[in-house]
Amino acid sequence: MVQIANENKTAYAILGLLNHEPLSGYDIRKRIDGSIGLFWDAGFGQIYPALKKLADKGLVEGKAEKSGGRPDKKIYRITEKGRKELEKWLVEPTAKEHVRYEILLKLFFGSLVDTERNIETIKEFRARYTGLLETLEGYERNLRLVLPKSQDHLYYLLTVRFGSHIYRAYLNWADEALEMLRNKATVPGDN
Amino acid sequence: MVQIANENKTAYAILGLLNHEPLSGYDIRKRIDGSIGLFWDAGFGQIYPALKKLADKGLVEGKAEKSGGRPDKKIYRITEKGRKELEKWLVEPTAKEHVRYEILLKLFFGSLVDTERNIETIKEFRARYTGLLETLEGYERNLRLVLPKSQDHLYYLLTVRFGSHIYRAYLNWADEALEMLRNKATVPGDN
DNA sequence: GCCACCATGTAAACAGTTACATGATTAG
DNA sequence: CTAATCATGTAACTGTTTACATGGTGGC
Repeated sequence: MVQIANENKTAYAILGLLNHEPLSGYDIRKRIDGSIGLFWDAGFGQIYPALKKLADKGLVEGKAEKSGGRPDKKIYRITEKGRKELEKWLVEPTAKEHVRYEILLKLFFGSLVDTERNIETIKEFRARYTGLLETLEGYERNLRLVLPKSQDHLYYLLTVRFGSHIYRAYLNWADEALEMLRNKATVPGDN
Repeated sequence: MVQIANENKTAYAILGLLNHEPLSGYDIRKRIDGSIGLFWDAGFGQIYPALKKLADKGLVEGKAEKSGGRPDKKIYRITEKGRKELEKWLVEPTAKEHVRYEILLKLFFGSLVDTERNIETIKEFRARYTGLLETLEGYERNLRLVLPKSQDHLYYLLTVRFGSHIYRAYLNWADEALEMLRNKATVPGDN
């Protein structure tokens, strides 16, 4: 056996962002927040060590940049070797989806708590995604405005549309679930 | 500061399953596969150590059971203390959803590869969830049959309905995405 | 004066996956 | 005879989160 390849997907996410433009670790966090964070989040505790490793492997290069007043930035740019590595990963087979919904875990055991409590839990979920969907739709409107001028954003739009579909499904499920629980609550002789 | 509570959610998942019926580690894996695995998966490497820890804390009790021929089973049952702990967790605030979609990560950087390759990736995704949705709908039909007799399964149904909504959203997104990429591919002067 | 934001990083703890070890039974 | 399933567990590794450490700038 040669080596069980170090398949750090978050490192590829960073590599992909750097392929578009040079960024500091701090900038990367902000970019993630406004784009891939929807389906692939990462904190500073992952980003800084990942950048260091990528630099060690020669996939990115970091340059310290003095900026009067503000703390110095370390701007990273992708290397030719990094681009090759990124392209190699992009055509490799894709891992299955990983999801973790604590709300469903609690709801699955919902018979142990008050129906009212479960209804509240779903209402909160519903409220949160109502707001998130609005934010997403703002992104989408902006993207559609620039799309005819540059098709660069087509793949970004694809992922935003994914979010839109999913969030709507969340809201539809929540409405349905609330109705099911309310009907249950009104059945006489029921706890 | 007293102690940053050990909030192992997977342990609560196990506790919840044991609250319904005594199970061995192996049985737990199977139960997860057919119920909460949809939104909270766990392998043997998590289950066995978790059971040990739960037993150390007195939240579950394990009893070895001889079974002629087959390997001995260790059946765990929840204790009163465990039930209390489970109920405590159920009313605590719920953590946000965690998702990881490698397919979207790759698609986000999709301009770096052939449009055809991206179309293939989405088609595979689509095919997988077409099958998974059918399986889920089988579960749902069975659940609806027993529901009028016992409302026990209402919360199970709630989580299955969640899966149904989400998987349908996946398929709708996939169809839309495929159309977007095919339209793009036919635009002249486009790569 | 205080809080938010800019900016980088390390260390410890926790969570999760994969591989290994062992071995019997049953269905094809 | 071979593969799948039954059954439990450990060890090593990878990935992620959270806390800590440090310190300047700008707005209210």
